[in-house]
Amino acid sequence: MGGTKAKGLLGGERISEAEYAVMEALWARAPQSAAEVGEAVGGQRDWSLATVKTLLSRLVTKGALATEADGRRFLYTPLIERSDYVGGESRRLVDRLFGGRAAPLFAHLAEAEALSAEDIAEIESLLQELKQ
Amino acid sequence: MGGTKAKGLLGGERISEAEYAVMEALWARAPQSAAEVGEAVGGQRDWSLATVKTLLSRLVTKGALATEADGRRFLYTPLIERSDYVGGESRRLVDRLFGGRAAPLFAHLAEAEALSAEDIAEIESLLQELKQ
DNA sequence: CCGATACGATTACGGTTGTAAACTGAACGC
DNA sequence: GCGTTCAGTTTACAACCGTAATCGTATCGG
Repeated sequence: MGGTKAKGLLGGERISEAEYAVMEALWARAPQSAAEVGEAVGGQRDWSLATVKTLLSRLVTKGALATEADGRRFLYTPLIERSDYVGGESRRLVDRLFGGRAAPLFAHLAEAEALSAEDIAEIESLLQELKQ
Repeated sequence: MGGTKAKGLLGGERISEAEYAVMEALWARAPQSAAEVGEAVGGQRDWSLATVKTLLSRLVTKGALATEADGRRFLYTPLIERSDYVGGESRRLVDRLFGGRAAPLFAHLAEAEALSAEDIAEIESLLQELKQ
């Protein structure tokens, strides 16, 4: 296989949407304690701390987070990179809905006016790079 | 009320992945009977006809399919457009993972080498159109 | 007419998800 | 020392999902 260092997520384990919110907090800053994560996601979702703890545990079980003891509590750190997760999800969507090709997705976004002028400029310069 | 023509999917109902496979069959050709849909998806998934029927029923309940009696059986027709579904899912992904901006998604796909030369050419020409 | 079929509807059942309360053990204050 | 507090662990529980078997009934072949 690739040999390039295994990256978390044992088996076909997937990260659910609620779990993803927790990962976001930890990708933004790590390590963090459960309470800190609760603080961090508090703005977006209205969860009790118990809920956050459940999600953290599940993520540890899934191999998405590592724990490091800090006195009587744990500090959590992501074991998978945000870019890996994001890349995987993107690929899944492209595969499922667009036959694996990115162009139709792009066309869709364009058609739905989901592209700002800024996006267009940015993509254009990316294209330039790719062509070299 | 809105008046702007409701388009299927009552409430926040979402189409699951298995259900989506059924929708695909019906987007490809409609209307179709349960048996026909079973035939159609048979290639991809190894489902029993019972499973297909369950999925069809759930989709009807969710307001994603309409039924039309044909003798003693039903013919199913999509109530939501594929492009609406696809657009919605794409938007959800872009919102969730890329802060609503398409450029980072594009950058990701590019970086992950998910773009073929063909894709690039296609996107380039789309960009040209957009710019005028 | 009557049994074999073909359909949709009902029921099933284990797994995951969202959401959280209850439990348990360690540490800290007094 | 001893109760309070705080942290993680266990248990809960309904909804949704994947996957299907079973049930009830209308129809078709003979």
